[in-house]
Amino acid sequence: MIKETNISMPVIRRLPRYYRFLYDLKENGITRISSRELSQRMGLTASQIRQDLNCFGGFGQQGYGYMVEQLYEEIGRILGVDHPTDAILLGVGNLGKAVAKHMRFDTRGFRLVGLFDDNPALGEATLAGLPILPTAQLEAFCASHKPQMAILCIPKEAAPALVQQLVDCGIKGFWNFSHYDISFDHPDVVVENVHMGDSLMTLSYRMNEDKE
Amino acid sequence: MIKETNISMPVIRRLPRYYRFLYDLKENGITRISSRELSQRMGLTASQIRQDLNCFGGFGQQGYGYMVEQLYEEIGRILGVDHPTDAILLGVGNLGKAVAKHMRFDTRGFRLVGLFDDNPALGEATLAGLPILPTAQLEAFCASHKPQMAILCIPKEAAPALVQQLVDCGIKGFWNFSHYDISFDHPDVVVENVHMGDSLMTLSYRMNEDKE
DNA sequence: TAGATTGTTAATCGATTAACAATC
DNA sequence: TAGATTGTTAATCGATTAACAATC
Repeated sequence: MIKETNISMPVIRRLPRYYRFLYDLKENGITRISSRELSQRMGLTASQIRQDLNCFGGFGQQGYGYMVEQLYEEIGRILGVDHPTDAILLGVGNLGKAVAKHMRFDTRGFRLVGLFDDNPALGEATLAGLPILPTAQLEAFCASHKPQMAILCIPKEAAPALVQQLVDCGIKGFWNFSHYDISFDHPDVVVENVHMGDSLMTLSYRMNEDKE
Repeated sequence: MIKETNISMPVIRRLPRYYRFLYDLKENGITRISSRELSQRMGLTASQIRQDLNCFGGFGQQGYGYMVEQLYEEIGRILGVDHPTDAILLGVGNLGKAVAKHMRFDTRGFRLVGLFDDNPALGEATLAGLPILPTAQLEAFCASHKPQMAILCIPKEAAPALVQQLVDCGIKGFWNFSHYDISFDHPDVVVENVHMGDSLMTLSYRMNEDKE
């Protein structure tokens, strides 16, 4: 519905945070908010908030501010929450299990429709209401269910070959927790590399910054 | 050992990625590399790599390039890998379990020394070689072991109070997986908010970008 | 030495902040 | 209407890229 396609990554990365803060405001019964008030709560400048929102449209009202509920809905729409994409998860180890069980996909624009692992922990045949299938069935599953997104909770070594296979099966987006950097040049394949280890190391750096 | 304290976040966030790529080069028996060659592998510009590295010192050699092993060691030192910080983990659910078991803390500047959870899954008294303690013992544990970093794998609601308690116990850094934004103004408390949900939503945005 | 590639300064680009006219 | 706050343009700031002299 919105045609803007030149939105910069810094703006995109701030959207989910706006979404969270607006949800909290809504939950606390706050119905309207100014960019100034929101900026104080979020630790941003009011200017930045207005700039960010105006990338997508004029959601506010001069002299008044923004309607919390309406802005929340708008950002949800911008993020595609109302437009869920089917996703499969590969690698049902501890991390895969945590993601499958606790990530609220439905509130974030996705629907988890399949789980794959060749060696699931003994006695675990299903998870989050879904059967855990062997990767031998991956191709057939993709052919019939046509999921568009794949979550990789697999070891680094398995990643490159699997990514190629998944792209061939029609996967258009990767949420990648494997220690491997997906850098796929295909124009309509989107990758979000998570790299928890990198995050941990930046914390290490910053905790040691002054000392040395 | 390096006194630089005005390194910008973009640079800091690239360091672990350099570290990973250098590790792989090392593993593949490559002993020297030019900024140009590395830039092609990483999808950066050679200029940026040289700028980044020169924030910390002249690790290269004109006309020759960089010694892989030496540069790897240097970046490890910069990131504090050789200078481990004791860490405790709170919340041993699926995510906490995944982090405790699979995050290689020793290679990333930390040492996991304590686990806390008031309701661990039945029959699980230890994990990663550590006992799971009730939070009632948190204060005593911190007093005797003096951990400096805390990993939060707890529900959003529990976070604010726990953060305050932990800061009072001497915690100087947080690796926060809870759905709550820690924004602590204390000058010597460092926070790394992970927010996997935000990451997922940016993927949703980008997968829907062209369609709408 | 000649060739290559760094370290570093200067130029460009993009993102954030400030300012203010439009308007509710 | 007057006061407030947006939408938007202009100014500033910071990060990336380009260029090149230094030097191995």
